[in-house]
Amino acid sequence: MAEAEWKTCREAPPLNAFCPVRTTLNVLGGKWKLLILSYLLEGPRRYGELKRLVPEITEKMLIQELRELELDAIVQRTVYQQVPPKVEYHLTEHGRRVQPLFEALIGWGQGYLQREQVLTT
Amino acid sequence: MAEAEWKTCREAPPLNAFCPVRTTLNVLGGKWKLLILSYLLEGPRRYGELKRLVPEITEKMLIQELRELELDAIVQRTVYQQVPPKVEYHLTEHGRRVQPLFEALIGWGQGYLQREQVLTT
DNA sequence: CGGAATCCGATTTGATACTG
DNA sequence: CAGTATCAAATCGGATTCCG
Repeated sequence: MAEAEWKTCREAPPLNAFCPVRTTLNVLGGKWKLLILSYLLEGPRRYGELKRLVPEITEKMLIQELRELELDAIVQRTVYQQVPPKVEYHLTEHGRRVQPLFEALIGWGQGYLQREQVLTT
Repeated sequence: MAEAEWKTCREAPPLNAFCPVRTTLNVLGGKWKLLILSYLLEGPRRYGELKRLVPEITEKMLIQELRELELDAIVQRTVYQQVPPKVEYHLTEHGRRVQPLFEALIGWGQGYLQREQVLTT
């Protein structure tokens, strides 16, 4: 597919194999993935740290989302062979590239929150 | 809560009422919401148009997600009293403000797709 | 045309207990 | 500490039927 095509591809499936919007949503759209990534952007985190930082998510979902992010080459898992065990998750290059997306996301949330303040006051 | 606090709030619940990341994910994080919004950003769409543009989603989920976006003041529903009926969905001001978020989202997807090309070639 | 209502099976998510 | 295993609950999808 030529570059000009997938750059603007908005077709419905199955013609959307290279639609950037659907691609991003497929990779980052998991229920907890962006929230997990928001913490990994601040630096590498251990499994227990993430569990504490995102208490809404269960252990099962946390490990499941981390595994999927690993398969999609967004995060990398590092095991330190020691007792007690230590495992760290850190972003790959593609993971770090979500930074601008997050800045836009945070900007939108701030604007929305300010409206909420006005409405509920 | 002072502005400086919620701007950077990364606390775990229940201290995160004003976390911009969690706010955005709560409002826009529905399974199909961002995909629906990506089409509404191009202009108002009728119910049937959205159904055709996003064939992955069932009628039930489409109407459900649209209702939630309406409750969160992201989209507005306009009924034209005529036969046959015509209903249009268009973005509110807060809905239109997701544009920068989408540009970042599309940019990330393009970068990720290029890597995929390299890997699968 | 643009929905609403219902039933039902499949998938996803969650709670709890347990392990190397 | 960093997960697994198991079972229950919630959500989602698909089909069908009906309505203004």
